[in-house]
Amino acid sequence: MSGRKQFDVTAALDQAMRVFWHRGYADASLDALGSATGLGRGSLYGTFGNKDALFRQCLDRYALIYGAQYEHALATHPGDPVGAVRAFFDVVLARIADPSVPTGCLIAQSATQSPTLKEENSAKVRGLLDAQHQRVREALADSSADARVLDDLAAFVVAVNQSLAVLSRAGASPAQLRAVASLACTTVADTLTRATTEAVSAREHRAERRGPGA
Amino acid sequence: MSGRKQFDVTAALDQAMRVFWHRGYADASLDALGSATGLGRGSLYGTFGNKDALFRQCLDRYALIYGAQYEHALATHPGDPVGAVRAFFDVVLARIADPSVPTGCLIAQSATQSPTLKEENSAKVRGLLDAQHQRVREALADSSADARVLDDLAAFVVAVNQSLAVLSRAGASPAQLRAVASLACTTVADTLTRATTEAVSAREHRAERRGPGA
DNA sequence: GCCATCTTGGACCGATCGGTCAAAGAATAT
DNA sequence: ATATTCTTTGACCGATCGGTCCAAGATGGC
Repeated sequence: MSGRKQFDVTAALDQAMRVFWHRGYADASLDALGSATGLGRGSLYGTFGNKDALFRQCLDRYALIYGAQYEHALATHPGDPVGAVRAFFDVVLARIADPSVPTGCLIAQSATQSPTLKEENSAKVRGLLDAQHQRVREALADSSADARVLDDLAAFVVAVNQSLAVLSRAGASPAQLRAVASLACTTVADTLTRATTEAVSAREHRAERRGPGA
Repeated sequence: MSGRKQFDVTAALDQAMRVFWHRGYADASLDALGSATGLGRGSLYGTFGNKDALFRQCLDRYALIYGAQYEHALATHPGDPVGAVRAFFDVVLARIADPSVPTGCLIAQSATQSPTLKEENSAKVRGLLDAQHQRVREALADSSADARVLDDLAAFVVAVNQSLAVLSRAGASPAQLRAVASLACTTVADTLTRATTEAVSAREHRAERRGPGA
């Protein structure tokens, strides 16, 4: 009984996203997706396509929502990479503590199952992780450290973020997760200051060899 | 046609373990487990019980094999916590680079799916993560830092270990994983020296207040 | 008012899921 | 030699999987 759509597409997408998020791709049955969204198979297929297409759209929506949150957190501390990273971790810690949403992270969930996903889907997961890396990398961009060091640091931050998702799924306490994130922040701070002083001393070393006052 | 078992039980368990490891609990069908082990359903059920019981025995076997490797790596650097942690990460990096075994980590895989597992199984996953934490914690035990700091550091090392598993599943390069592990090692080193000097200065401070030569 | 278009819910499909069972054969005990 | 116990194979079970299809109903264009 219809003619025009009877439901909010993005709201349905949000619900489907949570199902994939909570159960993983394999365990997310069409029945579960249907009852979570309140939609029958006809509406589901007519709107989103098949299960894979729906999954991909859920990944996109997830990246849209939480990517924006990450981006905002990183941007609120211009010129302060450590503060930016701390705010970054605060986003994921807050989400994990939020009972209205599944624990963990849809990207981590999907990355873990990546080898069993269709290539198209695992490629998208890879792309989202790359985007995450890029985000963090840019927040570290104005540091005076080597590009290599900043790349590694960004990868490290992304990795710890994933680890928080995994451990929270296993029931780790918020205090434990906070401790892990906090240590990761000190890693960023120490590595950055170390790389900076090294760069400075190297500059000074070159200046000395060229002679003072140049 | 039999009377006595026609196969090596632990060899079959190894194969089943790899199936759970590669596909995850939900995606590991009895057909896949059967063809991987070369066993029919009768042998599978007669030897291991149902899918859950087999899964639990695979978790145990995984913990036995790689727990021993972790333990050995940590033990080869007595009195050198940082070296121990570096050896610890070398174990997981070597395993990830080993093509004869699935990428990632069965514990990380299972932890991610923990909320959808039967309580008995997710409890075992939690226990194995605790055991891992305990292992690392003991390798850090003889440091002069606060127990709280060492607890947090151990949790941090376990977390980074999990993150390596997740990222490797998503296709991260060995170089990237090595960089992440390396940064985590510096965190352990820095945190340990910082905590030690702090403890020393606090001791000295107390000594000063009591007066010199006490 | 009528027709074309679209949406919806549910019946239905073959395939696969985890699990059970019985027939048949091989080893052991007596 | 016979009986008992055990293992293995493969057929089989009901349930559920992802996916398709269609009748019924609602909408918008004309």
